[in-house]
Amino acid sequence: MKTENRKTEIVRVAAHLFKEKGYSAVTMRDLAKTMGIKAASLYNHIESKQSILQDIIVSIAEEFTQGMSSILAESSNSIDKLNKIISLHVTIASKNADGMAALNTDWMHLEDKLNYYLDLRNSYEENFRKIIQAGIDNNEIKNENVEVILFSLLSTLRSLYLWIPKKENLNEAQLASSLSHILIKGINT
Amino acid sequence: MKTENRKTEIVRVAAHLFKEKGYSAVTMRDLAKTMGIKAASLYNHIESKQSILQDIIVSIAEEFTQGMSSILAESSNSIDKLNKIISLHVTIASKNADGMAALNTDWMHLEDKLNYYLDLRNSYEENFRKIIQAGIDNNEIKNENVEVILFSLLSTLRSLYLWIPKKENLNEAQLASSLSHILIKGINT
DNA sequence: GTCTATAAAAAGATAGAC
DNA sequence: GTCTATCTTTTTATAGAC
Repeated sequence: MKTENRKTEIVRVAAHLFKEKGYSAVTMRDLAKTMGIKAASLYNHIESKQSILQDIIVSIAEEFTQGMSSILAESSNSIDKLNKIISLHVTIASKNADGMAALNTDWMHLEDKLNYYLDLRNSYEENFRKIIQAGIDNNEIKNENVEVILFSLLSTLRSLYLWIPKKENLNEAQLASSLSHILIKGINT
Repeated sequence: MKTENRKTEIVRVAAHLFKEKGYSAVTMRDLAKTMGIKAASLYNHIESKQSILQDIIVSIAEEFTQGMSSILAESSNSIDKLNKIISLHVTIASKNADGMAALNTDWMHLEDKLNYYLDLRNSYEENFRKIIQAGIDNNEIKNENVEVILFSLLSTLRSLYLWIPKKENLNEAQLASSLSHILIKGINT
């Protein structure tokens, strides 16, 4: 469409506002004001507030799904797979911290696409869990509770969006490397 | 006051709703319906919607501040202190998962108490950072980037509220112990 | 593509009866 | 302590002029 660029801009600005206050607390007037136009004018480019949220969340969720798919297709060992998952999260959170915020904190406000998002998320977590379990089975990973390991890793990776924008002096490769050491090898001397 | 018990109940139910949809998306009518009364009746017990959020967040933030204070007062080594911080988070998240959700995701909707909350949070993080740095200085903790270690630990601990309610078969002591092993000693064999 | 005007619904909160 | 009724403001979204 002709208005695709303007629409992309609206979605990007909306994601930024959603990160600051959350989807429900951001009004179409807030968004319009930031864009420098009136609220009614937004509707020439987007269908609804809800459609903006869908655009943001679904595109990132699919990006994670595709990333996991690539990782699974490779024949590397479990620790290699975990390192690739860490890099995947660092890359996506670096590129789109605002969108990651919406995915993490506003997914429950999805309407039509809620079940689709939940399916993608459950699949992702299940694949992650299997990688950890395989690592335990072949003695690459300590025999701790799988759910606690999964929770611990995912919590850190899912929070990257909060933290990456504040630490711009660390590049993606350095951050992924540092995270890999800390998450996998621990912090104890 | 005579209505203190009813007020406590309202705050508790509100925290539960806030966890599901966030502060902004929960209406006074939603809250009233869950309580089995009309919205207007709520105002006989609470001052405003905002005062409910304040009650939830400030009490937990002060609990963390007090817990950190106790930990600092002890003369244990850095790893001991980290383990006590882990237990502190497990205890509070187990006791009040709903309130932890509000503290983590709705603090930005605080009005009068926003700066007070931010001061407590900054203090907490600064104390946490100093414990990690001291551990690095005396060779208890690996010489990795302090900010990445702090971020990684805090991300996991702050997300406990999402996860604890789903895993009721793990008691607090077991969870704290398992988390301690994973976060401090890593998962690599 | 943006505007003004406005519709229709939903929000937080209060007044006063019971 | 809860109700009905209502006020005031705010919200998403549409219609139609420019």
